[in-house]
Amino acid sequence: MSDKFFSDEISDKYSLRGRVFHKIRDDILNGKYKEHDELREAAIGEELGVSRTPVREAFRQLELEGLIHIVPNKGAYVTGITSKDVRDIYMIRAQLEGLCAKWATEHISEAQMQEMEENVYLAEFHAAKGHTEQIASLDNRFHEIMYEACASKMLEHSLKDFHQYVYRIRKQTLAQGARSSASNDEHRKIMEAIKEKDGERACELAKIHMLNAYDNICKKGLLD
Amino acid sequence: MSDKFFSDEISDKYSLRGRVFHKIRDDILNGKYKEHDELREAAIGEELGVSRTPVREAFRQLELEGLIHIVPNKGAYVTGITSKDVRDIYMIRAQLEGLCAKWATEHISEAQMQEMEENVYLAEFHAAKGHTEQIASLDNRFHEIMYEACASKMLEHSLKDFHQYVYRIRKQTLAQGARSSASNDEHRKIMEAIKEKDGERACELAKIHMLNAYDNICKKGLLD
DNA sequence: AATACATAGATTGTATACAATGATACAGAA
DNA sequence: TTCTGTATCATTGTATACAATCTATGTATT
Repeated sequence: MSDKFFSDEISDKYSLRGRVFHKIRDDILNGKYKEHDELREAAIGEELGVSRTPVREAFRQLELEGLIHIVPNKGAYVTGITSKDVRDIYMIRAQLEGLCAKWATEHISEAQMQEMEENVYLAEFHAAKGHTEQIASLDNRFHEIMYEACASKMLEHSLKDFHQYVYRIRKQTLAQGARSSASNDEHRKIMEAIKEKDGERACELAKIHMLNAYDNICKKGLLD
Repeated sequence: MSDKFFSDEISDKYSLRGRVFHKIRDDILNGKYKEHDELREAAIGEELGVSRTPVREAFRQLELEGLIHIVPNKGAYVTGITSKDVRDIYMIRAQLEGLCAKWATEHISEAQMQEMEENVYLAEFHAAKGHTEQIASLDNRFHEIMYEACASKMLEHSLKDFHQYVYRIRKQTLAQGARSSASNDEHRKIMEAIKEKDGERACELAKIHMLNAYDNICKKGLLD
């Protein structure tokens, strides 16, 4: 079975092109390549020990993911995310995470429910200790569990795209620490609503969670 | 200005790779290549008079768009859209088109508003005459105008993706004719709400419009 | 000095050649 | 017969070669 619809889920992470693709993506998300940087095929190919061909193919995919944009016959440039983009993404996510939470309520498996509970529990522990690294990782994972639990390849794919898109920003936010406990409280409430099979409440809570997250980013002045 | 974020808007429709990409995409959307068909690089390259290189690059993009999926070392296959996918897409679109209508209310330009009014007016004319071809085209365009009017590259990109994704189905639906006048009435109401700057109402109406469109597809038994 | 043009270098775009992988068919053994 | 291994072929994956395009520099002309 396992209809593999989307490339980043085909997990060809071990083919050459796949590795190149993921490497460049990580380098962009982690800030090695910054906004408006120009990426040269030959240079990157040399760095990774491959020819231009797989690099070019990776570029095409990165472009569709919105991480770079290519000007024909000229070059590939790291895409800038404006503060308006971030705002738009959070508003879009507010809608979609709501839908996702609702569907997750209907389709979540035992194992997923359990992982979600563990996640919330563990996050509280690390929040108390101030372990920012683990908090960030658990926060990410919480949302991914929900994406997977909604049992919709289409929605999962969209949300993962947006989620990743604001990765850079989110990393900074969570490093700030202050919000992490508030955020985790919201996770807990969403989790409980899902567990009690109250789809409408889960939907509402997930929406609010996104709006709060965005407010937090604005307050911290993390956008330009 | 004109930050060109997404490849399909870079309109490199005139480069070789761009032409190949759009050609294959159209062939899939118009049904020349059907679900589960295998696409061979060499064959398509020969058909279009180009080498495998641009074909391969086009494949990578089509994969991320979700129109084909690639099994490493094996081949490229036209993606199947299940009836559940269609349902999911319409539910997602219901959320996003609502948001879009709301934002369009805030940002629509004079020219866009005028084109939208013309669109509704013309569609009524063609609906009366039973011109299915023009109706389909105007229906498409109505939504695109709204996507452009919302002034959000992120949302526009997402919605265009989904919109295109159900193109095959929509074509059949509209060919049925019956719903076209009901659908256009809904367009008119959305248009009026936008014109009167009533964002909330536009949002609500756009959502309902999607749900009705989906109901219609189900009733007609167009899904498997 | 300022502008237009020409030329050289760098970079991307495309085609081709070769390597690696997977599918198929057939032969032989259990 | 059925299973297994091998050889062959078709197809994809990657590297390289060549063509086209853009950028920059320098020169000539006004």
